[in-house]
Amino acid sequence: MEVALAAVAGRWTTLVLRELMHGSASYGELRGRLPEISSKVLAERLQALGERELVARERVAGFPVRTLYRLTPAGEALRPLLVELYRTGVALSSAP
Amino acid sequence: MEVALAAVAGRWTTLVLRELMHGSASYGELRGRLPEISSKVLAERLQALGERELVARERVAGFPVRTLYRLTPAGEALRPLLVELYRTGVALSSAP
DNA sequence: CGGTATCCACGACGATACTG
DNA sequence: CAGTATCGTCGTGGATACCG
Repeated sequence: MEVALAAVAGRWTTLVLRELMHGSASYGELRGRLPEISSKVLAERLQALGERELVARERVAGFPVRTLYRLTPAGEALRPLLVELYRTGVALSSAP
Repeated sequence: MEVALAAVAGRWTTLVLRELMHGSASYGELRGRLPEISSKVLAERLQALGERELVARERVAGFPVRTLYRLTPAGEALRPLLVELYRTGVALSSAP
């Protein structure tokens, strides 16, 4: 449980993962969809997710240069957990 | 998602909940089963879970006095999430 | 565009000691 | 037994500025 919790813990982590569940996205796209996250924290999250091999990076040449982030198969394995987090969050919010 | 994450976040929280999933337990029993947690942190966790109404307290008169903690229905609603956390943790640990 | 580098503030955790 | 009180440390997140 600690392993899974560590994978999704930290502010913004679940939201970043949620965006990537929709498909690959660039750094700038992620910033656009999560306007409140600072560049530092977004970079930290992407790096942490990269080190755990939950997210992969792909540099796209051209001008301007873009960097696409997408989920790895291990990252996809988190989908049911995120769904359950959402489901449980709704249940807790509506019950009280 | 943030709501559900907040409910289970924090060191020891999932382990405390896991113990209570087995059934009600007293403060001392919890300390016995989680020897590394400090009295302060255990008290904090139980108080936080109590405030969210995920756990209920019951004082049992007699000598010595005992205090039983048990999950509320809202706390029981977390069970599938803990199961999913465990399942995902195993998946992440065995994949790499 | 896609990041790093610094610095600061805050809260969580933990050890220890004490109480009703 | 079941906590509360106090204190120190450290990690995290955020603001700001800067770079290839």
